[in-house]
Amino acid sequence: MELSERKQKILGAVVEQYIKTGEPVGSKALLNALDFSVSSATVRNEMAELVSMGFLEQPHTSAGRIPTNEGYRYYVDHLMVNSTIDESVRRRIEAGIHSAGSDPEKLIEKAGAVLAELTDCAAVSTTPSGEGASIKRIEAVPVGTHTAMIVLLTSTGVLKSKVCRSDTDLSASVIEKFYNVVKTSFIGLPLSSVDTAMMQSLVASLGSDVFTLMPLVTVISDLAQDALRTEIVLGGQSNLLHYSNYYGNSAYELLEFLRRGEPLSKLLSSVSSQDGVEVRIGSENPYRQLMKSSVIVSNYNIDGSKRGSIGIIGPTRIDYAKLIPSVKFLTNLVGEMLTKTFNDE
Amino acid sequence: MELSERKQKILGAVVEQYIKTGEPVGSKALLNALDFSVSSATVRNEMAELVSMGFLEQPHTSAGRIPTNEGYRYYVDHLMVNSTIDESVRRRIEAGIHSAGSDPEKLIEKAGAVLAELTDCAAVSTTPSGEGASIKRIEAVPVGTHTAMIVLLTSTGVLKSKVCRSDTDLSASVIEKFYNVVKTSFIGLPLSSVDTAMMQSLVASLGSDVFTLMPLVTVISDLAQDALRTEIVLGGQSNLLHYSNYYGNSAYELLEFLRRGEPLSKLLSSVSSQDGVEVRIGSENPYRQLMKSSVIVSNYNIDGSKRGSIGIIGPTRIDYAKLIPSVKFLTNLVGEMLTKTFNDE
DNA sequence: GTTAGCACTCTTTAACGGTGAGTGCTAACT
DNA sequence: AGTTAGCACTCACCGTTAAAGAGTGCTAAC
Repeated sequence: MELSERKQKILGAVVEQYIKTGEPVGSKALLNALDFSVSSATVRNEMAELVSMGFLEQPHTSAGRIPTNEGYRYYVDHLMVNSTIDESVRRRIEAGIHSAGSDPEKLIEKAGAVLAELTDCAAVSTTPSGEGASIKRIEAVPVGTHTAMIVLLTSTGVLKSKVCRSDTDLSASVIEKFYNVVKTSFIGLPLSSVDTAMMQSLVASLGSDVFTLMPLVTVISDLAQDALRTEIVLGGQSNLLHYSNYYGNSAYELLEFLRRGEPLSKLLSSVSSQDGVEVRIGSENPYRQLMKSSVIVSNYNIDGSKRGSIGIIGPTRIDYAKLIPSVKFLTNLVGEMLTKTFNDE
Repeated sequence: MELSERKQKILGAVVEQYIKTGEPVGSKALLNALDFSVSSATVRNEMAELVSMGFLEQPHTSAGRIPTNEGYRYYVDHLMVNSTIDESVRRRIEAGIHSAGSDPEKLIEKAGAVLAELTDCAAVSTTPSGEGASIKRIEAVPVGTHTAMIVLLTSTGVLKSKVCRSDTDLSASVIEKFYNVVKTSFIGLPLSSVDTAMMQSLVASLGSDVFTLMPLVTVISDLAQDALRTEIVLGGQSNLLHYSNYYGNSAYELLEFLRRGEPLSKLLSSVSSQDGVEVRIGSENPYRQLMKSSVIVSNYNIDGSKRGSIGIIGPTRIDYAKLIPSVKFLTNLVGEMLTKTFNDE
């Protein structure tokens, strides 16, 4: 859809004005914001056309215009100029990220918290996917005579642990056998190959030790699955209450939707693996609960390949021009940090 | 303050009615709920006295009555009969708790989630305090040439870990020295004695190894502090939005208050160490944000001594008679589960 | 001490009219 | 053909008013 230059300027001004004030914007109010001078009648004519093209709408006959989802979309794709990231914002992000320490999951959580606070939106992130990671180390830490804690460390620096209970005494000789099995069958193995087929062939090879070792080995499989799974981390949900006059009483539904997490997970994983930031506006999101919300999300890469995403969720009248660069900056930084941890041997 | 039997019945009926409907209750509506028959005028007279005594109040002159905080207090202390816990409720709690596995922190989180869902309130819990726990085991898991993951296991089954970075090579001999120090100075030590004084005297005794071992040993101290600290776990905050016509737009403030956590921590730790359930109604809580909320909280014991608390937060017109037994039942069950994990060696 | 009766208070709801912002349209202008 | 001034029109918003209804406090009789 082609738009004349003047229509573009008008659409852009309406979007920006509406983002700023939250009020429908009328033809007169626009005149100030425009850098060329025409009469309000001209603007009205143009706006009427923008309405019939589907970029603007009127809440009711005699009100100003507000952007439709398509209006925002056009704005984001063609009109918006990304504002450069504020020095103070940059510092806050950096300070927040660096204070998180080196645990990848903690880092992601912290990143979300910073982003939420900064943008006054809810933040969603996924922990680094274990895809492509392999098992680096497994330890069995005896806790009692019948219990041991199995600790699994992946090549990506993620640590998972679980207590395991056995019917037989976990004597030193059992532990030794366990370590043998671990050394020959697990160390160095990609997480994704610890599947049922692999486990079954392992059982076959264990011989008579199967009964004593099985509980321990099963836990390894659990942990591998666990490390493979990416988790959804939420932050700043209550920020959305700031827009409660926008969300009305559907705020609860939205928060519940976020809390449930599974649909969100799909949403995030469908983000294209491209480098840029992805913006989903209102009904572009395939979930009823997000109809009035926009999602700004970006992937973070570790060693150059996509490993997870971080994004924010807010009302559709979010400040795209300001927030997109923030999300971008943050994900880049997180990627750098994680890459550093990875390669830091 | 003494109340005639009739006043008690009337107060009780008002509280229960108001809890059920959320509407101010008038004299006529009460007649049905009372098991003796008098006229509405008599009830009115009694209610007027209850107002002047401070147990009831009127939102405005010609409305029904609603209980004051003191009214709820009298109800909880003298009038309420705890309803027996529902069979289906019991099953849901048990199912939820048992599905949590044996990690104490996970268990607490799950318990909170179940309670929140069941009561339609927000849940707050504290993880088991490390007070009185000692260091059971410490492992150093090399991750790279300059990094190792230190894992600390307490006598209470809590596992904490942290990655530690050293300037010098973490060769096998360094690790061996580390284990020696651990064995002689840390294993069996109560968490609370790993303080700065202890660390200083340790540094003195390390001699020339101090530079290689110090980073590792410092992490142990961090982990001990970490294990000692109790954490606040929240759940079901968004449930509070169900009462948004009750909370109005102070809902955000309330949620933020919960999210911050520190004040909550004080609140919970001030729960008497007695066995029962503690109820704090409205302004009995020393925080402005909780003025319109009630807290029902109970401690859980491990091996007979108080280790943490679990509770719920909701509007003051919460169903005390039904929820108090639920909280009680849940905390007892959690205590049992944790005690079992503890003693299960 | 209890109750019937009644006037009174105060909220809620709907209806009403005025105001103002903003529009769409038409006719004149460049 | 595009632009603009002018104007009638629409509709949310606001304050007022009126009626309805719920519930009360009080008084006087039981």
